[in-house]
Amino acid sequence: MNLDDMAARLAELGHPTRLQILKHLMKAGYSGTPVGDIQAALDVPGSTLSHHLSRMMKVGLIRQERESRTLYCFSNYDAINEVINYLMDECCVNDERCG
Amino acid sequence: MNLDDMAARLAELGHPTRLQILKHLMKAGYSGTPVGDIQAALDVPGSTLSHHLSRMMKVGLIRQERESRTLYCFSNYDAINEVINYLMDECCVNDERCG
DNA sequence: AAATTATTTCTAGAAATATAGAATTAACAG
DNA sequence: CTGTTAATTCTATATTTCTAGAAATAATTT
Repeated sequence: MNLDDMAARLAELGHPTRLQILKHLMKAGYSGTPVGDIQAALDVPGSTLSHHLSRMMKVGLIRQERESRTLYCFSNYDAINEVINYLMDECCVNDERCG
Repeated sequence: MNLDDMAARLAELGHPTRLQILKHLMKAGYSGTPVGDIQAALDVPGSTLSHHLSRMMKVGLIRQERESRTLYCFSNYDAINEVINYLMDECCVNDERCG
């Protein structure tokens, strides 16, 4: 995963509503959360929510699964771990002061 | 640290040039890097770089220390750890399926 | 087939961000 | 005080993103 893709993911995390969405889905874990429940929890217009979800989908931060009329959302733990690892790896590799 | 501040930090990380800056500073560790060296490494106009650095400063992602004419930049490890911890904590707390 | 529920796409205006040249400030050297 | 190096601020333009109402689609129920 390259720098541009990482930046894209971080940019999507960098919006209050989307960060709230992610936290909600992180807490929900593998049970997931219907779009409608997210909307109720965050009190945001459907069209706005849909816009944010679509952006998060595009960079792989979340995943969706339809079950009849209800669309369940899940946070993508792998994607989030990739971001975290990317931030931390190579820490201090060019620092002569560090062992 | 609240959600809006976290989102602000993540948004600053979510730009290719700024993410590159951060990676550069992460690698440099406690030795830091002069603004001019960053500019040379990333090949970006001074005014553009300055704009990005100022944004990163504002949310506490980096720190600067002047030494005569040279301005050294450092990544703020605490700030980055706060972001990482924020993303991970409360994971699955509402998931009945998880122990 | 009509109605209902769940969600998305379309649309458009407002706001924020990105970019980089030119002018400016800061710190020092001669 | 003039010149030089290091970096920022000013300015303007281009681009992207945000927001939410209205219209449309999807899946189901009656």
